[in-house]
Amino acid sequence: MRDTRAELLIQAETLVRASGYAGFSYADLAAAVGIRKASIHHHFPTKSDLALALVAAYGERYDAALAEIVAGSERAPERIAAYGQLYLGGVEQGLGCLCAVLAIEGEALPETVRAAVARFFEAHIAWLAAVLEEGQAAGTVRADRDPAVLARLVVATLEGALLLERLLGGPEAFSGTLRALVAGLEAAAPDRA
Amino acid sequence: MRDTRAELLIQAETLVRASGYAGFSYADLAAAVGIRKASIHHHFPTKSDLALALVAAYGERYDAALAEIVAGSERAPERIAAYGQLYLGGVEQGLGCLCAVLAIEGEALPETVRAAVARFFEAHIAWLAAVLEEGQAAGTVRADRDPAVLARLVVATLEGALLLERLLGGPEAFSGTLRALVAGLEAAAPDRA
DNA sequence: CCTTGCCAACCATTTAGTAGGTAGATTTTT
DNA sequence: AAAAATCTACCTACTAAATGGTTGGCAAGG
Repeated sequence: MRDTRAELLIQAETLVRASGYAGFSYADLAAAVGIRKASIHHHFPTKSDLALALVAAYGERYDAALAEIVAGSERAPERIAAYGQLYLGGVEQGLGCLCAVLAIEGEALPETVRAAVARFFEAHIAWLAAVLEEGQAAGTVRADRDPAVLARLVVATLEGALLLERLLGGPEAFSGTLRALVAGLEAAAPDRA
Repeated sequence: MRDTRAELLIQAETLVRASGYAGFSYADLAAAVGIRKASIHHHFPTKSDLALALVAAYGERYDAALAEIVAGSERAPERIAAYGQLYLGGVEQGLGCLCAVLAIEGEALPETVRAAVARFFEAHIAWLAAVLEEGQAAGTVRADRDPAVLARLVVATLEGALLLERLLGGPEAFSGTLRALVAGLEAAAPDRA
């Protein structure tokens, strides 16, 4: 029933993550899905409707992944590492983070979309801050920094690493950055080479 | 003499950094500079010519800034902090890094532009790796990590923080991330709250 | 029978880019 | 030094293609 709509979301997400919001057109999307341009408007009247639905779906997928991480690991550093792994797929497929792509288009974006993107990042920061705070209490995360600051550092590093290594170094370089990031967060990091 | 051309570069850079490469048009640029659309083609025949010139000018400005940092500070952590400060202007003005904006548009970009952007990042990574290696030798930077990996971590974190805090937390949040980043690079970080 | 999903055909606007020309400076030739 | 040729920077006016979006209709299915 919702088959076409779902397919539209999938293909549109790929297009946006590959070329940006302004960089893809309804014509491109129609071609990708094998449907006529006018039919897209039936499902998503305007382009910002589509963008909004895209961010919502993306956010939900991440929410599910975060819940799985909490269920699947105990120690905070492990959880952060698992969180970082979520970005890896993008590097492998040569696709940016949907919300990073949208965020960077800033000015040109409908206000509602910008707000949704902001909420996406805020949710991640809040989740990470909670994980890190727990880790500090358990003694697995260095306790000399505000967990909220560390949470922002984590999101920034991973978003930046995706941006960078998608273009430059590929999955291996990304994984190297992720390892260094997690190592820097752990309590009592070894100091000798 | 080169006044118009320079003005075109300035305004075009602002437009791209605010809205992306696909997100601005020659019409926008013409309006910003106060010239007719056709006259832009006189200076930059195609849009990718313009993009290429943009990246070149941006890269040169950064090169100059990097040289100044080397001249103006001795210790590696200070140099990294000064490097991070270069990104701050973008957060304050609500503009992304030119090369991050271009990098994210990936697929949709002319190949020549993509290559120039890649070179931009590679140059920064190389510069940072050299600074960090020197710092390790001098004992100011933690020596348990490959300087090349740390260099990538630095660029990723700063690009990501610019992306994020331009949208979310503003200059203060960016500075917080920068402080945490530099602190994590320093040798013998204090472990107690 | 009327909603859902899709379509062809259309629309106004915008896109990057072109054609051709003009006014003023600079250079080259006489 | 005067005249001729060339160059620079800009213009108006245009084009073909693409943009997001609309209209009205048609077929299938509850």
